[in-house]
Amino acid sequence: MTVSRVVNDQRGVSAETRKKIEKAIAELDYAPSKLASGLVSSKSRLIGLIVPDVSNPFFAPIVRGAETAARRAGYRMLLCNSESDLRLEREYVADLVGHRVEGLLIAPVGDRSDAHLLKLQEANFPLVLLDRHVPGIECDSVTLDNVSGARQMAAHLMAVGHRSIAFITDADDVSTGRERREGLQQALAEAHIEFSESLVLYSTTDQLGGYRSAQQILNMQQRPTAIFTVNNMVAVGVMQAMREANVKVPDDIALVCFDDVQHLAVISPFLTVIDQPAETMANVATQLLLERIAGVAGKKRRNISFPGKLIVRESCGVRLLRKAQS
Amino acid sequence: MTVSRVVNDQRGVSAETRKKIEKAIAELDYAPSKLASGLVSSKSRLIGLIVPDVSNPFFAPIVRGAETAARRAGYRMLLCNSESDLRLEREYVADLVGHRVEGLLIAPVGDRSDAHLLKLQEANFPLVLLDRHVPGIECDSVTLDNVSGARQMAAHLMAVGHRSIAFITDADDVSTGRERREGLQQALAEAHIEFSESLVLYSTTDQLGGYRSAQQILNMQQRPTAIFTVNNMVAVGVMQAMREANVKVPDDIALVCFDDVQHLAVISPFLTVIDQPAETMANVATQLLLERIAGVAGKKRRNISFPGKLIVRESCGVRLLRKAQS
DNA sequence: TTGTAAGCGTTATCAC
DNA sequence: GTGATAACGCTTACAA
Repeated sequence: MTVSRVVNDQRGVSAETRKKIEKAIAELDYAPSKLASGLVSSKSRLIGLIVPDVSNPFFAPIVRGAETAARRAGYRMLLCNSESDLRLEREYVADLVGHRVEGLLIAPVGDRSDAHLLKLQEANFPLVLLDRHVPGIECDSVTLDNVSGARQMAAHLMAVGHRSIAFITDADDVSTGRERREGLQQALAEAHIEFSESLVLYSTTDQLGGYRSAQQILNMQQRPTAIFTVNNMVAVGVMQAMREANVKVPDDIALVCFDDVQHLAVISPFLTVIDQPAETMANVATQLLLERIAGVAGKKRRNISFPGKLIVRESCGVRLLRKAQS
Repeated sequence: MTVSRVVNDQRGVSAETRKKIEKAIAELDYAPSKLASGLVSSKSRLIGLIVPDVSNPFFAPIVRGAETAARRAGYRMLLCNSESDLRLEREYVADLVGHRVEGLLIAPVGDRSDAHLLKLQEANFPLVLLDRHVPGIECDSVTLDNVSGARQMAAHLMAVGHRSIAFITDADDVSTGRERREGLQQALAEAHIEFSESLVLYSTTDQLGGYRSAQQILNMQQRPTAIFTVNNMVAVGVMQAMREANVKVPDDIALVCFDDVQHLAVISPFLTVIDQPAETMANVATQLLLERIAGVAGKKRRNISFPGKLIVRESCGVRLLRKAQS
């Protein structure tokens, strides 16, 4: 018991005893078991983070931001890669609960994540949604203002002269995809350009999905003059297909997307993008979660939305326009 | 007790009782506590992973590879970002032990990580070194054959006509830096070119470090014709400095580095690099760790070394040479 | 200031 | 086939 007091820096131990105990601790390399202390206190000092893919340049900073914020608060992070697989995600959620994480930060696979998240919500389990909303799940969230981001981007494309814009996105059950498409449609409507459903391509949001979709676009009768992809890796896939088909970006077709990749931009300031403050978003989301865990958050759900930032570079074809004008 | 048997799929429970219990489990959303079971069994089903920076494009796939392998074996991963900070790393190690992780996978900050790793080793704690060796720590490891990788790269640079090669690396207490420098020196020696200590720049191995070192190089009386950096982010920093100084790569100076970034290469096949199979390395390292944990590994330490792969693109100036020759 | 007792939620062991 | 008992290593409450 006295050892416990020393370990937890509680008072009521004589300086002498404390010294003796500290010496023994050092000699024995004694490390108090968080399993045991967690068991009695119901505090594991663990939070869970589930993302579709850590190695994606958008999610990697998310992981970093979350881990840093958690550490500062004395929490460790259990990291899970859902691989955009609903079943895997469900297993992760169940297992994290088994490990008694005190809260969960999740960039869910999509709308159908509601099944497992609903249980948590009903149990009043501390939960924060990151990057994506899930209909029916009413909890704290940190996301991008996707509608306005996409609107901005689409408006830019049109300002540069594009009238026919293809959009490559998720199956329609991911909020980011839906919202970004909504932004595109709004911009189109404002410019009195008809929105054509045939220019929306649904695919997996990875490189392969972008690659395949690009091939479809290349085979279209009426080829669009610009491609707008829902995220970075899809754009990479598009780029790959274009290169193979010897179609030049932006000379032959423009390409823009969501998510900036900083180091990429330094090597080659090429892609015109909507940049998301990923690390900051994760930081904030973790703060929200920690407040929920601490019970200082109140009943109301908090939905924080960050503005996206349009970064104009080469791939949208703005240079071509300028050249043509001069 | 009977519940425990059902949960753990043990026999000795009648079909009827089993059904009843399963029903109750479903109704109550009962999830057995791994804290409690871990306490009694001394198996937390947790492993720790410490890397300098998850968001670095070399380490992100490492995290992914390790997490995937761990999950397949029924383990969860506690992820820690040491930020190349020795003190932080020490805290992480201590804390992970407190959480009773069953093993630790670590890309250590450097040689001075020996202090905290030695304790683990003495306690016979399952430990696998990733990417970097630590003198005095005799445990399983998975690394790149840095000497031969760097030798290959340097040989290539010389084949392309470079005689004066600057090398930007860590402070001399990180094995990767030392080994890569050794490779460079070997290649130089083979080509009977004198190695000049003044062309080795020590810096932090991040973008800022590369940026600053590049500025130093630009100010040299005798400017080298090529820069070889110890990793990707340093190269990015160099690129940034060059761009600002309006020095063209590779026309005015060549630039090569360790670590490929796949998606970057698709957008812009520019950097000549030594590619490391990061995800595979992490996968293998995790296997080694799991074997140690399972106690099926034997006494002998296993040091697995992967060959690096030279990928020749633009930044080394090979095209310039060809053009000059034709 | 120190120490004793009980209990956190599991599982190993043994009794029924 | 089922359940009682003890123990894992801590902390809370209380006693000395």
